[in-house]
Order: sequence, then C-alpha cells, then structure tokens
Amino acid sequence: MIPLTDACAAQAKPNVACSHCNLRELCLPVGIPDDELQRLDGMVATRRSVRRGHTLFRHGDPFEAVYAVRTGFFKTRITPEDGRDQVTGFQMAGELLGLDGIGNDHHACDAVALEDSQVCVIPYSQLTQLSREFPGLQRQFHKIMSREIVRDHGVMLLLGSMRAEERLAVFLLNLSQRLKARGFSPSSLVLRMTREEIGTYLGLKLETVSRCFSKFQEDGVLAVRQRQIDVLDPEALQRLVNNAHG
Amino acid sequence: MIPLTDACAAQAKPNVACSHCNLRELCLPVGIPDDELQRLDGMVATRRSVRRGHTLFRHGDPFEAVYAVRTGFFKTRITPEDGRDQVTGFQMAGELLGLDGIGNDHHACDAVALEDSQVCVIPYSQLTQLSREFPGLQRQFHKIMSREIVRDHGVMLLLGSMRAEERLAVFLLNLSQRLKARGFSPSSLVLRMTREEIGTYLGLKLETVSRCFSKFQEDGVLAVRQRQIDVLDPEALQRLVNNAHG
DNA sequence: CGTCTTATTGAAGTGTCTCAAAACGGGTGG
DNA sequence: CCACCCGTTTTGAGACACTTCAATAAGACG
Repeated sequence: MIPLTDACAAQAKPNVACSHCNLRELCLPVGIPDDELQRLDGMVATRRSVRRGHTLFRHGDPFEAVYAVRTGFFKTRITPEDGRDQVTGFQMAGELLGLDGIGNDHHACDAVALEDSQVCVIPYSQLTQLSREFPGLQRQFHKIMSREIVRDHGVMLLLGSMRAEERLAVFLLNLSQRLKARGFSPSSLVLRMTREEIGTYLGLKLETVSRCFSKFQEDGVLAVRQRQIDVLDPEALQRLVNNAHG
Repeated sequence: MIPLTDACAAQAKPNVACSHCNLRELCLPVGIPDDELQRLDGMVATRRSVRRGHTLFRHGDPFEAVYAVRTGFFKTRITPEDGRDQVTGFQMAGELLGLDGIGNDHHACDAVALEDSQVCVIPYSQLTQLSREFPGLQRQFHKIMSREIVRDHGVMLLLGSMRAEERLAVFLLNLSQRLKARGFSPSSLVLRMTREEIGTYLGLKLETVSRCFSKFQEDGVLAVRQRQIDVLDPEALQRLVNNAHG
C-alpha cells in the first residue's frame, strides 16, 4: 500500500478530520472502519464558510471539489437564460454538494446558502486518488451519486403525477425524516426556505403552496406559524401520499 | 501494475470486447487510450438479449451489474404501489442502465425493452476493480453518473415549469440530438414509445401529447404519421423552448 | 379478416395560475 | 421605543391549461 504522507500530515488539523467529525455516520465516510478512517483525514482540504444568501458555487464555475455540508442549509437551483428557475434540492448537514460538476468539469447549477453555513471542501483529485486506495470510500461515493439519481427520480414522480397537496406532503415528510436522522424532532420543523423556494422546488406557485399550508392547518394536520411548522398528524400526511388517485 | 489475466483471457471473445465495439466513443470507454482499452476487455462479462416488452431488471432485483445498451431501446420507470407510473428515461445505444441500483444494492426501477434489444453486462465488481486500475475509467464512470444527475435536473425543470408544447419540444430536440450523435438523421425519427409512454415521461396525459403533435403538424413544425416524425422546422422547436414566458 | 392496441378529436370539468390587495413580521433609523 | 419600510405570506376572484370522459379512427398482429 502507498504510504499516506499527505493524509498523515492532515492529522495535524484535527478540526477538519473526518475521523473526529460527529457527522461521519451521515456523510461520505459511512461504512469505513475507524482504523482506515484516520488515514482518510487528508481528504478534506479545508473548510469554507458561506453567508446566508451567498453562493458556494455557481453555474459555469470550474469544477474542482465536492462539498459536504457541515452546518447550515443550502438550496441548489438551475437557472436557464429565459428567467425560469428550478430549485433542484435542499441540502442539510452531512449531504454532498457539487456532484453535478463532474460531468463536464463545470458546475451545472448554483448552490445558495439559506442560512450562514459551513462546508468541508473535498478536492475531487483527492477523492479519486483516495477512492483508488480505499474501496470502502469508492463504494460510498458511488452510493451517494446513485442515491441522488434515485432521489431525483422520486422528484420526477412528484412533479409528473402528484397534485399540490400531495407534493407538499411528500416534501414535509422527507424533511421531517431527514431532521429525525440528525437527532432533531421530526414533528417540529423550522423551514429555512420561503414559500416561493418551496414552490419552485415542487413545481407550484408560491400562492398555491401557501394555500396548501392553510388547508393542512384547517384540517388539523399541521400547525403553521410562518416558517414554524408542527406536524400534528403525520399519518394523515402519509395517507395523502399513499391514497393518491393513481 | 497488476497483471490482467482475466482481461487478457476475455480477448478470446472478441464479440464482447469494448476495444472492437463501434459504440466505444459513446459508451463507458470514452477517453480511454487504445492501448489501455484492450486491457479493459474483461469488463463486459457477457451480452444479454431482451425481447420487446420484457424487462432487463425490475424494482427490487438485487443489484449486480450495470448494463450498456448495444442495440435496441429501453425505458426506465418507477412504479409506486398506488398504481402511479413515472417513466424516468429512455435509453438508446451506448447509454448505461442500472445506476439506480448501486445506492442500496437493489434496483429502484424497472428497465423495459421497447424493442428487441441487446445489452452488455458489466458486473459492478469488475467495474469497481478496473476503476481502481484505470483512472480514465473511474473518471468516465463518474462523469456518466454526474451527467445522469444533470439530465434529471433538466427533466425537473421541464416538469416543474414548462407547458405541454414546450415539454414535447424539449423531448423531440433531445431525441433528435441523440440520434444525430449516433449517425442517424436528426430530422426523421421513428418513435419507439407510445403516446402514453411519452406522456408519462413528460408529466402529461396521452391525449395532451397527441394534441400537441397535431398542433405542431398544423403549424408546419412537424410532419406526423403515427410514430414517424419528421422535423420540418427545428428552429421553431428551439424557439418554443427559449422564448418561454419564464 | 377480425380483434386489440394505439392514436385522434371533441366537449365539459377542475386544479392551478394570474392578478390584486391586504396583513404580517423583521429590521432599520429616527 | 416607536414608526416606517420592505420582503414574505395570506386570501380572494377570475382566467386558462390540462384533464377527464367519450366516441371514433387507424394500425398492428395473429
């Protein structure tokens, strides 16, 4: 095996070390044994802070690294010339950003911080190099890309065949489940995005999103106070998704 | 470097060798130099034929390989329990199928042949093994997955913000461009799928798809004879996509 | 040649959008 | 601390694109 001089050197900066990161069970190092993990600490070159409203990268930027969200919250969006705007996803702690850039060496979307955030910068050259040495890392990276594809197909189903209320229900259940996986309450959520951003993600106008929230509140499914959402009846949300009129 | 006894042995079956395949410039081996390519011939374990209407794999099948379309035409679809059905893509020669399965070791969608087809079976274990030895292959594989993500985001834009005619225009232009890349006429296409399958892909009902075809014919943009489509005015199609009322 | 799938076309229905106005809340400066 | 401003959210009424339902036509296939 190749001596990992670079990785060993990186251990001198424990603050960017995957092996000491409390997100490692949600992030790229999933499934990599502890002893190997220490030799992976050189993977993260540095951290980078992005203030609310600022971009981590933009459409057209040369692709050099992928990013793992450490703290904060992002949206990704594509913005064709004609003024349209599609939010393609929301990313929270442990999730990867920038995979879209690998395909042709330039980023294909914008990544915008919805609150002050911090990311781990993982240079793609490092990632490929280390993937060759650590099959577990290679595997996990492939899994993350594959799951992104599967997730996107789920969104296509949502956009292609669901009505407004079902879309919002799916969105809220997904958010709830991801918060739960991070140790937060699945029933009390604070939305980081505006109604318009939700709408642009779900293929709806902001007024429609707002109306759906109101409807859910009338029906006793949610308590809505601005961006503070309490899920009162998660089963009702789930039923809404399952009992759709195919 | 590890001696590639397996790959060398595979050269005994030239019929499944990437190095002799006329699709190699469109498929996984893109960008791999000729001398390396010969040592990659062990990547394809075998070929497999799939008759029209039959599935290459189904949702839930254990994931073992990805597939490169050699001849024929496929659709992929996800089928939730509730009877809904979303076509997530159409695949033609040189394109990869099965990437959805990497994420959790089982396929997440069905792949259905729309005509009698043949695929190259690329065992995932081979692919990962060879990726470690051939950085060019690793890179190309990443690119293919990344482009699939970018493509899906484009479909999300389509489903989230375009009207019926724009969706069909995007669909036809995409098909046209892919046919052109394979040496076929970009203006004379024979659709392999029904109006319903197009509709399920584009988030429209089959009647709407049919009406759009009729409209395009009235406007002199297309000549439509069943599944034989002639693009009379490609610029008009392009304008329809660009001049959308964002 | 008959049957079944696929495609076309029409008329009525409905979900979402558009346009518009008002309420709310967070931040800033007086 | 209050007044003000501006972005966000809510709510209503009317318009419109697409769907639904239904009937017919055209091909494909045995």
